[in-house]
Amino acid sequence: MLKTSELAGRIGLSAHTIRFYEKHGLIEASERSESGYRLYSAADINRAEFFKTARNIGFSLEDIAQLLSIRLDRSSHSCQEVTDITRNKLHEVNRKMAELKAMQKVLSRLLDNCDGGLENATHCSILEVLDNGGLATTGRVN
Amino acid sequence: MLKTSELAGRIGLSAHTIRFYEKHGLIEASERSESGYRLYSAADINRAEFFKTARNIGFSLEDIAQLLSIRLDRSSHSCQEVTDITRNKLHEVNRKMAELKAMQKVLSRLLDNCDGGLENATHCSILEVLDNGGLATTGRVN
DNA sequence: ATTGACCTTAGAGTTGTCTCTAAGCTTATA
DNA sequence: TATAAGCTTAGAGACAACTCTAAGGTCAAT
Repeated sequence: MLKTSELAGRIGLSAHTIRFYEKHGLIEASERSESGYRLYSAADINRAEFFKTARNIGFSLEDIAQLLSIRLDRSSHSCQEVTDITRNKLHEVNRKMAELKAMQKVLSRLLDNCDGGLENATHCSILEVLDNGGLATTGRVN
Repeated sequence: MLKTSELAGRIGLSAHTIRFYEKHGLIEASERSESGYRLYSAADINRAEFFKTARNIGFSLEDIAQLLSIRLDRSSHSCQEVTDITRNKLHEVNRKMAELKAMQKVLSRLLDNCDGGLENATHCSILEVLDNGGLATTGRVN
């Protein structure tokens, strides 16, 4: 049986954060000491580690809540439910990647066209682009 | 001279949002009508459009605030200040991209190894990976 | 017995970017 | 003139995922 900050140390979170996750149903202490301290059993620790792994991968707390409830009773959930959550997450990641790639492209283009010297910004090409509504050369930004 | 929602329509934001940006110093109405309505001059509109372009590229409101203040008095700022902001943004984007790429990799790997069928999740390989602390095959997640 | 580290709770604050509400004034149209 | 649409303000609420605070109880060591 671990206490809160022992569990915290073990899985690399602060005690505060553990309690925060508990409030959201993600981590649980199945027992309390007489004085009310949380006590984490081996099963609780496994659950917390499952949580941690999922969080490291990048699942949202809501996703993890679902995964945890499936894990709690695997036989009454389908494998598909798990892949759906995973696939949705992947789509979200892909969407964000596309956004970031577009930003990356524009930003590097802006930097390419600008010397960035110490002279004053009267003729700064980046400001000019921004003033003119975006990059004109190879298609507009947005 | 445009009124708030005219400007809003012109640059594709709601009137609410225009006022929100004003509160943060990003968009300005240099005049008011007798009854207190905001009136946007050509210069205000240019500023708002500059703002919009920068926002579309992905700059944060704080970045844009800096860019706007440089734009306001180009001659007392260096071109380098502008490239610094841009370069920092690019680095941030690159960092996020790397994170997302890692997530993408893990998520697709999880999906590859799981059939996602309608049978129950007792032997779901994704849950197993999560229970075992991550993908073991080609190096751990995180 | 005292110190200091740890535990408890409810709840507020943070960050960034909006989004909306309430309560009231103005303007344009029918 | 009545009505609707649009404007004003200050301030609250939303979202995710923490992060911290206050005010106090507990435990181990000295």
